[in-house]
Amino acid sequence: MTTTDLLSRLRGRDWRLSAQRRAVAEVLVGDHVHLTAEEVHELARSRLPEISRATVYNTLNELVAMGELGVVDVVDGPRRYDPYVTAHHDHLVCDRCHTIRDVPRTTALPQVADDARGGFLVTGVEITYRGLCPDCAARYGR
Amino acid sequence: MTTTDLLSRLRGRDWRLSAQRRAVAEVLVGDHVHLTAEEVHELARSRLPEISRATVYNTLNELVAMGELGVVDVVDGPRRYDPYVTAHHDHLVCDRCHTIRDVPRTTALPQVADDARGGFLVTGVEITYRGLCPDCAARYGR
DNA sequence: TTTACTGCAAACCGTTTGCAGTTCC
DNA sequence: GGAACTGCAAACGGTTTGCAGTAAA
Repeated sequence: MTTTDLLSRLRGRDWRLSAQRRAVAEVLVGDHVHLTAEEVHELARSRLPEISRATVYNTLNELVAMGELGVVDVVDGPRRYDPYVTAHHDHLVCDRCHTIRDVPRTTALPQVADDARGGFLVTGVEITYRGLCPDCAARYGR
Repeated sequence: MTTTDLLSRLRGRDWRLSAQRRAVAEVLVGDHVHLTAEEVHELARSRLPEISRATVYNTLNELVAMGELGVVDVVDGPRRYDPYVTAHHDHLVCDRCHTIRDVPRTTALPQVADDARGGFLVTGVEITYRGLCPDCAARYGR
């Protein structure tokens, strides 16, 4: 996702583009991934010192509602945001240090058994792989 | 999971078995699934009126740490607990009303691509299917 | 008898909200 | 000019914690 991509998509949605919202959007396009709201706030403040926490939360919530930003709720602690919504990918989570790594989806798409679906309309699948990151595996795993 | 199963497993771990812990364990074995801590507290109170919220939280956290209870963090709002840890199953989540339904895992086990694993030790996989439950699909879906 | 567990209440943390003032279009 | 956005600060909801008292082994 590039800034241009995101900002032009947002303009196309007639979203009022303020300095604050631009700052948040710009933070999201770096190589930062899986930031917390607090981290987004801090980074946005380095561009626009007076931006408030409430505005950051408002903006993040709007981006999520628009489908321009994903939420990752796989670990304890504050919610994390995933700007990489354009390509399908899954998450690899370290159960010890809570690191999250994106992985491309190459596996066959899992399916719900017909007889278990029971009228549910399935529109998406999330896959979370759990385990230990290299560092934690070296220290504690086998 | 039957009461006997759970309680005997807990006794085997030399876990001090108090009336409060027994009440929580008994709540978890009903046909209730995906309860919140608050719901567990309420149900436990009908068995043991003086049980406190703190004790419920303590007990739930201990059971999770022991691996006797799962956490389901797929929706907003309070954390939900999943007592059905003995059999592998996945979750079907309604994005509108946040209903969660268990589904048996019949699909082929997803795999992380070798070249994306990068030293990560993968010990488990969670699959969350998202969509609309029958009621919400009838009302809002197509 | 000793150690671990319980209840209470206050603290905590991440997030949301009400409102007066400001800014974008 | 008017609707929409912002900042502040207080409120909120879920969860955790400190501590004095109680109960299991």
